[in-house]
Amino acid sequence: MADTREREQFLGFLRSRGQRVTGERLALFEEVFSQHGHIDAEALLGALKARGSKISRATVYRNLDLLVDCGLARKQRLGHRQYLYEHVHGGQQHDHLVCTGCGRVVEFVSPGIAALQGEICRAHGFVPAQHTLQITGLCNRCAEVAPV
Amino acid sequence: MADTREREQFLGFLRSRGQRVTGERLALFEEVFSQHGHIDAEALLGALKARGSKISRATVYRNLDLLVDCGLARKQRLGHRQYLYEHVHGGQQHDHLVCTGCGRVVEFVSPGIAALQGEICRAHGFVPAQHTLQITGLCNRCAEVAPV
DNA sequence: GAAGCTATTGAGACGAAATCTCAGGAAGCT
DNA sequence: AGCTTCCTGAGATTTCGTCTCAATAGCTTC
Repeated sequence: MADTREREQFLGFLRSRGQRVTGERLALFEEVFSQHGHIDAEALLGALKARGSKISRATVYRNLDLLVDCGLARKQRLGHRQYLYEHVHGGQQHDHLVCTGCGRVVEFVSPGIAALQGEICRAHGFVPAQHTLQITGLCNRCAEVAPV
Repeated sequence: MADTREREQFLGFLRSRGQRVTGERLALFEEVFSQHGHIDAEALLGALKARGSKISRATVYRNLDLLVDCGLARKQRLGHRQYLYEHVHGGQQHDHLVCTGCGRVVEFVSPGIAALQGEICRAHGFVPAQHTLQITGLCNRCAEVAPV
C-alpha cells in the first residue's frame, strides 16, 4: 500500500500540471505501489481488470508514463522485450544484475557508484534525472552449470 | 574501416564455430566498423542497400547478434525504442549520458565505476559479461533553456 | 574444378509491445 | 447543474524484431 506521502506527491503533481485526478489514475497508482519488484504494463492491466476495473490498455500505458514523470516509478528494460516498472520509495535508487542464464534479477545499491556518477555529470555540465545501470552476466548458479 | 586485427578476430570466431564466411557477413562487418557512434539495424540495412547489397533485414539482425557474440559489437537500448549497435575497439567500454531534451548522447569512461562494478559482481558471485550504464537528464544547453 | 553436404540467405509472414485515433464520458470550475 | 476540456476505452495501427522455408552459396572432398 502506498503511504500517504507518496499519494500526496502524486496528487500534488497532477494538480500542479492542471491534470485531473481520475479513478483510473488512482487505481493504477495503488496497484503499482502494492506490487513488489518489477512488473510490466500487461501484468498491471491484468491485475487491475482482475479487481473489476474496466481500465484499458492505453490508459495503463499513459498513466504509467505519468508516474514516471512524477518520479514515483521507474521504467526500464531489464534484458527483456518489454519495459518493466517499479515504484520508487524514498528516492533510494538501486541497480540491477541480470542473469542471462535464468533471467534472475538481483538488486544492489552502491553509494560509491552514485557518487562517481554525480562527478561525471558535473564534469559534463549535465543535470541528471535518472540513471540505469545493469550488469548482465551469469549468476552463481548458472555460472556453475555452464562455465565459459 | 575495420583494422586487420578485428577482421581476423571475426574470421577466427566464425571458423572456430564452423560458421561460414559469407559476403553478407563481411559487408555487414565493414559497414558496422565504418560507422561512428550508434546505429540501429534498420539504418544499417538501408546503408547496405544503398551500396547495392541485396542483404535482407533478417540477415542484418542475425549477423548483428553474431558480432555481439563475437565481442566486436555492443547492443544497447539508449532510451529509444530500438536497439542501437556500436562497434567495439580495443575492449574499452564506455558509458552514456543521454539528454532527454535534445537526444544528444555523450560518452564517458569511468575506471572508478568499472572497478566498483567488479566488486559488486564479486560480492554477489556474479560473472559479468556486459554492462550498460546510462544517465538520462538534461545537457548543459537544454538545462539552460528549460531549467527545472 | 566439379559434386555434395549443409549452413545461410531473402522475402515476406508473423508476433509482441507500445502508441495512436476519436467519439463518448467524466472531472472540476463556476 | 451546466459547461468546458481533459481523459478514457476499444481497437486499429505502427514499430521492431523474429520466424519460416525454399533457394542459394560456402566449404570440403575427391
